[in-house]
Amino acid sequence: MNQPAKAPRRGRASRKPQIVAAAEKLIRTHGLAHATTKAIAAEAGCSEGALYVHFRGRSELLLAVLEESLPDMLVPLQSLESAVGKATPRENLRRALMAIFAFHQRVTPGISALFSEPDLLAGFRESLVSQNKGPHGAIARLRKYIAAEQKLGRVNRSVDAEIAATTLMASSFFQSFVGHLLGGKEPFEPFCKRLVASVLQLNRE
Amino acid sequence: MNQPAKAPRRGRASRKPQIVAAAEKLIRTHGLAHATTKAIAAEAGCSEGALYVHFRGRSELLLAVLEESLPDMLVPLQSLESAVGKATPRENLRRALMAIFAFHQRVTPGISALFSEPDLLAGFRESLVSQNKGPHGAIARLRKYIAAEQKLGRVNRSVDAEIAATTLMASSFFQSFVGHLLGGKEPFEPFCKRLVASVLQLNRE
Amino acid sequence: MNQPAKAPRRGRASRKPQIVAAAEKLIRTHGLAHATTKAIAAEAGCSEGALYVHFRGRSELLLAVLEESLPDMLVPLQSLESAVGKATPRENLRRALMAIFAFHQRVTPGISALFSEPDLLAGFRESLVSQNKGPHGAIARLRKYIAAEQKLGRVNRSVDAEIAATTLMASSFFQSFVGHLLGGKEPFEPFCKRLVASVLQLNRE
Amino acid sequence: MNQPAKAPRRGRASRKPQIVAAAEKLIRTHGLAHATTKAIAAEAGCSEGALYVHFRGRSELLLAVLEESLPDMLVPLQSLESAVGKATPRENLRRALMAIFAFHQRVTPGISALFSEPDLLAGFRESLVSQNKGPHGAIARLRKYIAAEQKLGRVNRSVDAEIAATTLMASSFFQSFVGHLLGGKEPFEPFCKRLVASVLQLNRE
DNA sequence: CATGAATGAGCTTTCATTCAT
DNA sequence: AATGAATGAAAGCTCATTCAT
Repeated sequence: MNQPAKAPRRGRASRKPQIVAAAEKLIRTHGLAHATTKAIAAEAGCSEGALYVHFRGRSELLLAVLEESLPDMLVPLQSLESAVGKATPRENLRRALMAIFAFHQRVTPGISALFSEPDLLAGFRESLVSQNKGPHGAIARLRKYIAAEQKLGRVNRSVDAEIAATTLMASSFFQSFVGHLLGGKEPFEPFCKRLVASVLQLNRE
Repeated sequence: MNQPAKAPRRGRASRKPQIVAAAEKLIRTHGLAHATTKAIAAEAGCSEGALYVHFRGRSELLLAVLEESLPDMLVPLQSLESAVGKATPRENLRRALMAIFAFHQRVTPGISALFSEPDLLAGFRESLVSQNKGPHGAIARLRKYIAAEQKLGRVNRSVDAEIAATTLMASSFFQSFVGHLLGGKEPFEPFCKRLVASVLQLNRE
Repeated sequence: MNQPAKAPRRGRASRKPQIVAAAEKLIRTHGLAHATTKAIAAEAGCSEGALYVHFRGRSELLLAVLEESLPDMLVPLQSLESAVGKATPRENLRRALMAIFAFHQRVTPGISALFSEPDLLAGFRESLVSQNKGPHGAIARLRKYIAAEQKLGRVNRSVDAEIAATTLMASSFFQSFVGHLLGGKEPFEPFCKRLVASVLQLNRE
Repeated sequence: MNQPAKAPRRGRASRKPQIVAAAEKLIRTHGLAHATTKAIAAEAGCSEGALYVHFRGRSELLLAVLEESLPDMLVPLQSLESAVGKATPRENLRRALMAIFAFHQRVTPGISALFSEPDLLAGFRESLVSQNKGPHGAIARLRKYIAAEQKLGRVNRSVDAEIAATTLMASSFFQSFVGHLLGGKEPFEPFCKRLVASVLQLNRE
């Protein structure tokens, strides 16, 4: 009944996932520029030619890697919707922001590296736009949550929800970027707490 | 009268400045990966070999380019110091933030691209650290300004100056990064105004 | 019948032998310094990249060439073993020495040139040592032959077999080296005869 | 009175000797291929351009270095002439051979390396021939010494002086070459003694 | 589907040499 | 005489991609 199917696959399983995983690992550990077809094939344990069975070329493969890591972002934010009115806004936003930061930590180097190859960047941009997967979605979710809590009176009505949401995202990304850039390993949690408090315009403890 | 002439200079005139300028332009317009020695030499109007007269190799040249663009950042923030108590905090911060954003717009692609070549990234990090030129300096300046205005009572004492300063920087960088990533050309000014207002915890107009 | 076919070989046929042959020819005819990757590829009728399919780099290729020419040396000396007691020591040694000289004539330029690149020299030395393939093996064979004939009384017992063997090798190499150096084309045969006679301490004819 | 003169030199002393010394050192320590104009200039403490003031090009400079080291060879052999009849032939030849070996030790790497660059080799050959400075001169001296001692009855008349002389030279060169090739550091003295004894057809001690 | 060989364009770098000062 | 800058050719090597098997 529930044959996986999709393609009438007979015989061996496809190596596509291994290849993508290998490329992802290389980008993360050695940088985009060193994620060459040769290195990817070696890491995946196959021949270079095998890459071209599954992808039209290096760009397509790399874009597949980047796109694959993006969907995860909205998942942890879905819980925000159902969290309206529960626990406290501080706690809810703190949790959300920690998830966002974890995501940023993971994707920052790969996405930043795209700036070295405008062609890849353009391809990535296109796939972001066509699938509506930029940061705006996440920001919108944060904004909606804050606005909802404002309606419930649990967040100060004078807060600019749009700005607050953007600020949260921006701060997470900035901390991640600077951390990767300078090699710092400071924990995000303390900063996160103070940031949420500030954004909600709570007086300092 | 006092001709500059550091040394009595023998031999030919140096093309170092042209080379650096050419590299900077290429990184900005075509991406780090396409800033090849060949392309740089062509853009500078000299032979490839000439690059190695002035730099030990491609990396050193590229790092020189990146470092050269950094000192400019703190310059526009120096006026903040003397602005304490004058005009309005809103206006002062808005101006500062516009300058920061202009800076971010310029350096974001180059610095982001470093993530594709960990060796370059490491070299850049080292020069940042050894010259104390990371974003922390700028954030500190913003924080000091806000704190000073708080002492004068012109900014709400309940504002967390540290978080506020970081938030401003982060938002500027994030807008710049996302702008470059998505190719958006939205003006920063309106966002900047709302952001400053929020950070200063002014009610919405 | 029994096709060699080590492995069921997939993909294209290998050009490794052509490449090695081309390199060998170039070293012999134009000198090690002119045996560039470009020249080797041209001589072999393939692209430069093809060299790197079979060798890690130029050094490895050149070492492979040099190593390949060495094993031949001991072959003609094997007949010495079975020649003990047959024909005459003079004739047996003359034959052996002519073979040694032919070998020296062939390898002298290539091995000598190694002194221009210490890295190559070190690599070659290592392969000589690890495979026990230096001149000592040949000298030992000569010494054993002479000693065996001494036991049979066919060679004067007062001859220092060790020195005699070394002297034969040394003279062959020296004649070869000087010949290549000065471009002389004198035949080795007459010298060879007188040398063997002397070494065996026969009075002059 | 004893102005060095030669050229009407005014002012600074010429750097030619320093340059030659620098090149010689580099050839000896790093190999001919690494004796580049840049390296020589650095070692000599002058600019690359300065080399071309004193030499027409790299080849001329390198040949000057090699030629400079050759005349030394015959010097220690001159004493052989006056040694006829004095001390013992064994001792006289031993001394001469030790001097020859010291010479070979010094020049072997440089001369051998010439085989990597046929042009240099040709130039060197020409200067050897035109100045009559090959190994034949030294061999002739040895031969004459042996022949003279034979006339005095101090060396067995049955010895082939020509072969004996060549054999001594060849053995010295061979030991030097193999030593450099294999990196061995065995002392030459013991071998030298046995060799001389053998050549003079003395029974083993 | 998968391979290993091969490719040709391109890379960074070094070379010996020349030239303006 | 000497310099430091510049050069053009060539070096060794790697790239993404194609192809025969």
